[in-house]
Amino acid sequence: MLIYNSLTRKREEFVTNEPGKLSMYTCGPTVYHYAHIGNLRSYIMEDVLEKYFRYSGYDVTRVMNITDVGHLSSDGDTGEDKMLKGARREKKTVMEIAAHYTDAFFEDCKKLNIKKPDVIAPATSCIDEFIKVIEGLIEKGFAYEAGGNIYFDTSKLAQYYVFNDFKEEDLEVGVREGVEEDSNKRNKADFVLWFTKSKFDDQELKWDSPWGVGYPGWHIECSCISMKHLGERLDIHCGGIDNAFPHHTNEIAQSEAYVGHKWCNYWFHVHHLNTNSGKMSKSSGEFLTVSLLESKGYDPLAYRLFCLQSHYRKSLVFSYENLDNAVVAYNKTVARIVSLLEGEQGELDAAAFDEYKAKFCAALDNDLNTSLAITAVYDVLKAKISAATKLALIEDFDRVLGLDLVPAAKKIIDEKKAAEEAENADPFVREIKALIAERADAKKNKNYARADEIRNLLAEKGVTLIDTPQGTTFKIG
RNA sequence: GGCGACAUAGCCAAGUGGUAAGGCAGAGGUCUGCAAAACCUUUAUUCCCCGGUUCAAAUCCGGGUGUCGCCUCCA
Repeated sequence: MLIYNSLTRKREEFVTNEPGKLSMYTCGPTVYHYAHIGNLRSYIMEDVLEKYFRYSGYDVTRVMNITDVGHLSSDGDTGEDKMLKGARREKKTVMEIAAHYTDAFFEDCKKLNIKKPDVIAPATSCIDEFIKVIEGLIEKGFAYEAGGNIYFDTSKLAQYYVFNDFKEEDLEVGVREGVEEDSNKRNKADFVLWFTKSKFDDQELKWDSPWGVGYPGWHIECSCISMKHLGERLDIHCGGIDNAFPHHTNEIAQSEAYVGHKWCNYWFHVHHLNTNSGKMSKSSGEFLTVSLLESKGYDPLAYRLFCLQSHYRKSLVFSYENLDNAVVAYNKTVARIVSLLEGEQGELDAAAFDEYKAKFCAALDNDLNTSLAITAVYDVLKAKISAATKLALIEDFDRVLGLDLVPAAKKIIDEKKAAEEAENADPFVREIKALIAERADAKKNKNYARADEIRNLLAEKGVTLIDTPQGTTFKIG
């Protein structure tokens, strides 16, 4: 499998440290608010990656952190903890906020068919590990104390900027509003590992440490949680492109300084979901959630298809027009599967199965080309092969795509059956059926005026008639 | 200002040196008394621009332009 590695900025053959085994780490959410569909784009694409690894036979262990402490809205001592800010906004405790939004996050993931990672670790569950690693970094001379806080010294590294060719003097500090420079730092790029001196005295979550009572910096948590559960050598680390710098850059700095060798081989960065006005963000612009889409009648899996039709390394513009496009494509695909299930299945053709499966794999082997993998589904549906073969292929592909295509089709069939049974017990439906019979007679006698009159009468009652070669069916509502 | 990614039809999008997949929308058709649905057919002489390499370039190289992102809140 070829995969683009942000570290080398090239597509590379993917090889794990240990044959057959694969360790995967994902930066999880900061649980101070609902995830928006842009956040979830990353998790959808990472989910497809994970599922494809498993599909390809790897024994995958995937770890995700939950940031419930230490993520400041700014650098140094000037920023407020995002969790605390969330708690204040909703007049709840930090722990209540964390629990609520963690649940909400996994609820959204479930709706989008995003598998739960094997290990989910809240930052607050790993304080001892953070302290241990920070102590190690101080011992090795990579960290220093200043103004009560512990900082990582980026000047001690041969190469700090790994994802971008930044030059320290070209970086603009305070490029954003409200960000002030921390005067305790020895170097511009240094970052905090442990805070003890916070101007926010009401910080709810504090722990004792060798440097005084305080709380951890944001970056240290991912390094520690990853090493705790996946060891000193990680195969692949995932996250949104905006985290490449500084978050992932800092993770590499800490981890490699601590273990003394290369830490993670592949970096998988998902690009942003944008609106017409720029990237979707929690702090500005439109904020679309899964629940909001559902309230507008969208199936979350249609959003999943919307994401899969694009490539993870391209920014994707969200618009309802584009989402509608995905909805139609999704419904049409499911409808085709319904007719496969209802028709003659035939024999499974193993040679054809292998041929189409090879196409599907070739697409995903090429830097996770999900758009082409979706095309492989359409190709199967159009192919001149038995329904049994088509269904087997689609079920097989869906282990990776996670679109629930066959279950959705089966659900439609079940609903159709249940509706039919319920309808037959319903006097309204009996009335409709009587009118349909009358209309059929009218049509036979070429009394189209009466036929249209009946159709209009039913339309007023919210009933749509659909003429088919097998007779007339109807839809209520 | 520095760094990075991207640019293909009305929209989404594949394509990684051999003559432009696929999806949505549109158009035409089949079926219908008409309609809806379904099905079939069709839709880029050209891939942001200008040079270069090559028998051959959307693909490689050089130079522009544009969009988005990052440069201490973000997935």
